[in-house]
Amino acid sequence: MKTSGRRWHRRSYHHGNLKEVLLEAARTLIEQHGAFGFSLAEAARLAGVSPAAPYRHFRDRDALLAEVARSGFERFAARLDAAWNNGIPTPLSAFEALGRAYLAFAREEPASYAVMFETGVSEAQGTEAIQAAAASPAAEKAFNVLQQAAAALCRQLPENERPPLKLVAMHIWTMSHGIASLFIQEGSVARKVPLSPEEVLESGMLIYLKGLGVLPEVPGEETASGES
Amino acid sequence: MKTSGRRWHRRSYHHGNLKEVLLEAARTLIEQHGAFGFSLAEAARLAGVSPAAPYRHFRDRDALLAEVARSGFERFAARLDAAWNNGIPTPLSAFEALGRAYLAFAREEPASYAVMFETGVSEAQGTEAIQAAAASPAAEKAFNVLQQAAAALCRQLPENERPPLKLVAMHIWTMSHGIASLFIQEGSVARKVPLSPEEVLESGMLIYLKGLGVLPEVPGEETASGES
DNA sequence: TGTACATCAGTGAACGCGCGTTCACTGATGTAC
DNA sequence: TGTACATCAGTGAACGCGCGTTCACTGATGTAC
Repeated sequence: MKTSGRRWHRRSYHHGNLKEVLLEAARTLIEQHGAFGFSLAEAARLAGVSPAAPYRHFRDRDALLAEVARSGFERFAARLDAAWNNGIPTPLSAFEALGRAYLAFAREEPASYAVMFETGVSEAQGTEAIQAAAASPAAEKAFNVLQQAAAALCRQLPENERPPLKLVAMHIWTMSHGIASLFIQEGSVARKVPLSPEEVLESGMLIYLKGLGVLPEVPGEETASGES
Repeated sequence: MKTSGRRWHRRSYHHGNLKEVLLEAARTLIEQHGAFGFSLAEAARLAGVSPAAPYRHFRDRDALLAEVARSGFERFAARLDAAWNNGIPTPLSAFEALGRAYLAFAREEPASYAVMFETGVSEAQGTEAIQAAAASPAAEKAFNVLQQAAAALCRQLPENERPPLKLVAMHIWTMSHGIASLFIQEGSVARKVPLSPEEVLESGMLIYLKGLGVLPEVPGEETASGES
């Protein structure tokens, strides 16, 4: 079983795509042992190579972690972008899809999400490389999608009522991140409130948008137009 | 200097209050090296005792970390409770104070906050003790303050328009936590948006409350009633 | 007030462990002729 | 098509290190008489 799994030398060289396999191993370990209970040696073991092998692909432990963050931001940005889809068909429906995509990423890649956003505490904790990843173009792109969405929503407002774009984008990000961060670690919070993260986010966003003055249709339209 | 600092044998015994000193040392180290770059040996060194000394006060490393979380929740709850002050003088002003207290705690005790809420990733990461702390009475009490505040705000709504209390409490918590979590680690986010966490939280909450239907006064009252 | 004893906080030396990283190496792959 | 060589991914043994934890101990404090 184990050996057959290692038999598919997918690519050209010895192991194949060790780099990707190591990143995947790191994510798995981080899910199990937390973002900093991760060890390079264990990742190598999980990938079925010697403890020295990772050094062919990453300068050191920190570089691997940084790549987990960087590549995570890339998939994150791509996913948010696809969900937003330029606000098609409508800004509102696209916005909902965006929120769901945000939570889906955090749920499906909790290890990536944790390394990307919960680096521990402050900056100067030796993981400068990760901090660099958080300032990478990919991270920028992800935030830009949120900002685009905020812009599209604000465009529905008369010009003199529009709050600063960045502020609205931050509100959106803040709420999404708060829910992702609190709910993804299944423990305490999920036990307190019998609601899915998606329900909390969507209801919160509806209230927020109503407060913003977006949301032309009256909430409760669905009950007004019939049950199914 | 160092020695004079160690001279004030505050209490009765040998060292004095080693337990508290160790917790403080742990918080300091966590601020510097991240929530899991913390080591029991280093904490002992910082407290000026032998590496075996901590075992007189904590079963093991994990127990110390759990106590950082537990005592953190206690101060957190006390602080939120004091700020909310039973909704006096008005629910709205008390609510603002509550939000500021939330952010103040995260800013002043980033290590505690990180251990309390950013335990890494999922539950089963060996830190069951910390997870237990998150379910402690103190943690419960903190959440209850938020729920009280949510209740007081909702009471201003006609009964048939009130969303579920727990949902509103979650929205509030979610936004506060999102901002605390994103802003407290000074790096990436603070650079993107030139706003203080307090400004983001307060503006976000105002929009949310407006959407809820609370907020009788029109926003912008301050500009209407003069400048100073 | 004084002595004998129990308690208990902190010592310091020691342990085994897994980690990050290095090194000279090996053997497969790709390339030039 | 075949040979010679450079490249490069992975090996395996070794290193020094700091950690968590244990142990028998010491010496100060509190308590009973």
